[in-house]
Amino acid sequence: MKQNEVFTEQQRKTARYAKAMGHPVRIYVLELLSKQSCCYSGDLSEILPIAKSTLSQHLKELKNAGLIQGEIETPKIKYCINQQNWIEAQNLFKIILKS
Amino acid sequence: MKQNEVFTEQQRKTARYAKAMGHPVRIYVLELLSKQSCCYSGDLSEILPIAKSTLSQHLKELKNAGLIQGEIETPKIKYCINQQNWIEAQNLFKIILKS
DNA sequence: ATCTTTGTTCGTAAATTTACGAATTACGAA
DNA sequence: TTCGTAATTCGTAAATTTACGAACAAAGAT
Repeated sequence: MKQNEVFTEQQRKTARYAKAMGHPVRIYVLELLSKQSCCYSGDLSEILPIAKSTLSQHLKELKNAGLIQGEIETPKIKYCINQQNWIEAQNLFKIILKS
Repeated sequence: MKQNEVFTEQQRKTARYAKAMGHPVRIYVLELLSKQSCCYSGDLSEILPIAKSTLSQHLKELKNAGLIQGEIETPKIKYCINQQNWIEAQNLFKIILKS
């Protein structure tokens, strides 16, 4: 599929963000992080009924999509929203969902 | 995973809509349908470089997620946005993306 | 130097997604 | 009835996602 010739960069980005948001665990994390500034993986691990490794995978996905970022704060890792991309996602979704 | 006890209905719905939007083809369709009122599968088939059957699958997913609906207009099928759910998706995304 | 805490990576299995072409359905037209 | 059009469903293959526990890595504490 020759995506490049058919889909705009905007459409591909929107799909990418949407995909990253396409799981309850990841929505939960994003919602939490958008309310409070930051959190630790351990905090989430206590709340969410999934294995630590699974949570790590979800966080990795959010990181890869650019929606969150992790900062080492030994011995923990502090996760925050990636503000720049979060705003981009906001705008992209506004465009799609406007009408 | 005991989802029911941890995730709100809102979070699960948001994830469901996001997942449905998590592919460029489906974003393309949604964008088109939110601009113009409706379209036919055939129209999309001419534009998008994917097999008809694949397109059908994507449309089915959007239908299952409740974001679009199909209306028979023999011999074609007219697809439109499902306004009610589209608005719900708008609101859910606003909530998530607000901060 | 060893232990403990925190989180990631590895290995793996099951389920889902994406994609295609072929076969099928539905239905009006010839 | 047979043909043509429009779109879906079927069968299948390859890739990705989700999930788990075990093993591993990093770094401060004992």
